[in-house]
Amino acid sequence: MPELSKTYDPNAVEPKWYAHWEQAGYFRADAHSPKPPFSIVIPPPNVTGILTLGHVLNNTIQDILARRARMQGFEVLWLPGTDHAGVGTQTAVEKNLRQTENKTRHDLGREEFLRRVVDWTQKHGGIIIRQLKRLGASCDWSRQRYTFDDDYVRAVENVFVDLYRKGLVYRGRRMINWDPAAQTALSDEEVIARPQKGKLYYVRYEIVDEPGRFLEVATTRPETIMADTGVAVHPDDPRYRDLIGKEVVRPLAREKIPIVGDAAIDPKFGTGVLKVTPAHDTLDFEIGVRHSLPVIDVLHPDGRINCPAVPELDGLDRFAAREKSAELLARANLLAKEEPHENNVGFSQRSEVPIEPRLSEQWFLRYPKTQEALDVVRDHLIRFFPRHWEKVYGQWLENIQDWCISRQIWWGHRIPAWYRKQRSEDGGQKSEIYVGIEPPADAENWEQDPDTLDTWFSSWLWAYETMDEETRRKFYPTSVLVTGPDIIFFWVARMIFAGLEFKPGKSGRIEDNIPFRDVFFTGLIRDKQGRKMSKSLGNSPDPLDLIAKYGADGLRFGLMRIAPIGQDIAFDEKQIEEGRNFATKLWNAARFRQMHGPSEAQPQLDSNSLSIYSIEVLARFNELLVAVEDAYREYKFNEVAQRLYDFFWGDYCDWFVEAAKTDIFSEDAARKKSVLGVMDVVLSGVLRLLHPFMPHITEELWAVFGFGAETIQFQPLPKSIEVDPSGVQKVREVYDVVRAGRNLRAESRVPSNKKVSFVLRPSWPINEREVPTMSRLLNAEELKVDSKFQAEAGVPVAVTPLGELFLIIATADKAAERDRLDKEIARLEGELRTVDAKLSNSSFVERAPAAVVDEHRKRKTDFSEQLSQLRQARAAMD
RNA sequence: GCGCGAUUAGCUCAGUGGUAGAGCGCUUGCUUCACACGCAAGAAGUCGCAGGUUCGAACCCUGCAUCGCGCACCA
Repeated sequence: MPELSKTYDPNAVEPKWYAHWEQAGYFRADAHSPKPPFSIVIPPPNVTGILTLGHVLNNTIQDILARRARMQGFEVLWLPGTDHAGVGTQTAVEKNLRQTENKTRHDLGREEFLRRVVDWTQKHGGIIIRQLKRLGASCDWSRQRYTFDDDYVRAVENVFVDLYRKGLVYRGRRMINWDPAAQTALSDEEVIARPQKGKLYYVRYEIVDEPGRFLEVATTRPETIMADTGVAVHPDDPRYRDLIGKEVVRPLAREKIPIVGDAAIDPKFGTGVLKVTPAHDTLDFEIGVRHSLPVIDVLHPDGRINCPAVPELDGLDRFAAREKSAELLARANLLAKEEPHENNVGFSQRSEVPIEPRLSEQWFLRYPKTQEALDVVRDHLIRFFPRHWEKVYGQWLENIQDWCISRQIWWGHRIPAWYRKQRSEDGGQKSEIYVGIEPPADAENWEQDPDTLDTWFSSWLWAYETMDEETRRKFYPTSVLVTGPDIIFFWVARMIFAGLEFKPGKSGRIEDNIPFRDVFFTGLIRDKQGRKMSKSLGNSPDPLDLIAKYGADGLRFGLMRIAPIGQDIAFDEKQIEEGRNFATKLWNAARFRQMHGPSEAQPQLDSNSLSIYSIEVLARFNELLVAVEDAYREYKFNEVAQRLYDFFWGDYCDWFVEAAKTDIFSEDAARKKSVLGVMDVVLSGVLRLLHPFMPHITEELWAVFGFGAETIQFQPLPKSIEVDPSGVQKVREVYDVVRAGRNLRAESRVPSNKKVSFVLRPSWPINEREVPTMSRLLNAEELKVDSKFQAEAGVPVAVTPLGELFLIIATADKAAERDRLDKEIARLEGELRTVDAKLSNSSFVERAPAAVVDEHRKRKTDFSEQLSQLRQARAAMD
């Protein structure tokens, strides 16, 4: 058996084992296995992404579930892969192009640009995969997929065509969210509202029939006045009712425009008059439709003003134009006033610029199976953890709008639609459309749609398009999805639609076609100040640095111990340090065991020869197993980690091992053998319980100890060990004596390195056999048991379950001891009063559960007894 | 405006009706033959506020406050 080195070096141990596992093929999923299936698909990270703490959290959880399932005898598929991340990747390449060659994608042309993107993904792709491996992720890498794999691309196109034929995908001219920076349409979900401090401009529109009379209009966007094609008031507003049907003069690009009455107007906002700009506002567009107002677009796609009629504004950026138009209006005496105003502005999630509502021709999806999607979650065919996300999901579904799926970017799945080339000038939107995987037969007369599909339009198939037929039969629906709540709409909900609509399961039944049975939503990792992790703040530590410092196991364990279900996590490196410390503790405890001889490969226990300490630690171990099992059932990983930590560090190391040293160092070979056997049983069990959290160190120690088979990965989880519970109470009494004695020592200011003597005056006969252990735990020179002991006044004393414990020191400080006793007596008197009050409350005695009442009675007896003993000791001092 | 979550020790958080807990930090003492990434002891909390239910509330109910998130509105 190899000697363990004095310190644990994760950086040497971890990569070694990972390479071994991969090479041995332990992570491969067998679709023909007779074992029951357990499957997870990874939320695919961006192909060019790098590992963040969010990934660490998310993938550690998946790895824990996968590894535990393997130990429970499941055939496990953890299916990895990456996402092409349309807008993100294209933006990165464009930025690089600008910096290195000072070119735009248009300079290169579509074909060349796409070649560059592929180069980029090949150069930067795979980094995150290597990082996941360093973390210990037990994915089946032989099945690694990419949303741009040929067959995956084909599947996405097929789905588009299929939905088009069903009439669910359609092309339409509608208001969409336009990102002027990325120059593409976005879905509603990609727009985030942010409060912005701005101004409300009160602009005067002159009434045509009544020169000199003006209507005041409050607007935040004077730069779009040129696109006004009407003004609107509430039809019942007495101030303006008489004006409906008349006209006003648009103050910029002067024209006559009508005054209309529309119930959507809030008379209380501003002046109660709205300028109607159908091209640049959703509500205005609707009003425009109701009143047949024309649409005038005054914005270029990049956000600059497009209005040659007003040369001062034409070509200006929209924000500069806002200032400028206010200036123009003021100069013409058409600006009544400006007020500071805060409103919510929609920002593009990706490019961080305000979006423009814009009328545009795009592809849309009418979501399929929305009612079923609601039902499967409401009826818990799919279970959400934590549950409260069900409500968020339900709310979204009830207000669901069609999904704008086309993007004006090049990097993505090209939309499989063709338009017949226009020969004549009749042009317009009425051109003929062909939708299909293959180009139309007379391809030369057709042009393919230049747009690509929203990345999520490929991700929504991820749960099953990553699997072939045979894999799907075994592993679909997947067991659990682990993801962040920030993509509940983007991804989780849409995967549910896809599963229900395309029915990839082995039968047509709903339960065979949902994409997953459980969804576990992780929390978000924030920094110590509670801020989101972000590149710009520089508050996001590099997980690889953390791994280098603390080991992958330390990082995993440290993070899991502080990740409560459904709560955001305030990250603090200290917590990772604790994870590392725990790994070291495990290592040293193992080293200690190893110093006393080889372990049995299959440790056996002789239940007749167990010491009471062994019984106690085994009883605690049994409690641990139950607690861990319960916590897993609810996905409470922090609780599993905490329980393992408490048991191992506290119950096992601090108490059991210290107590066991009496037997380990004794001459009695049988007792030594018995206690070492218990250590082996507990260590082997703890290693297996910890393996999902700390795969590397547990595998290393498993090998060192030579427990069972070659790898720990497929070992069954430990089972509880039956023990005679009577030993447990005895040990708790012994430990209480020890705690009391240690406390006496410290209170009496005896330095830790000084040996002292104790005398125990037992309340009843005690088992002499436990004296050496008590003495050891007290770090005592001697522990005498003397039922006739008469203490001198002033000798420090504590009342314990086994009797009075005296601390024998040369010169006891009488005054200090008197104070100490007084304080202790006062404390006990308080406790006793509380218990007494309860027990004299007849309602309590009659209505509380019997066990609770009994507990109070027992405490009363104990307190009274302790009090009388302490009072005696105190009296002896006067 | 609607909904969701949070509020417990200096910090980060456990704690679903019966004696307020852990880790870190802090104080004190220790290089005691596995571990100083350690051992032992200790101080520290009106459980956000106000009502209510109950024999009994950190926990259940109602309202309020503060912080965060989502949705809607946003001229």
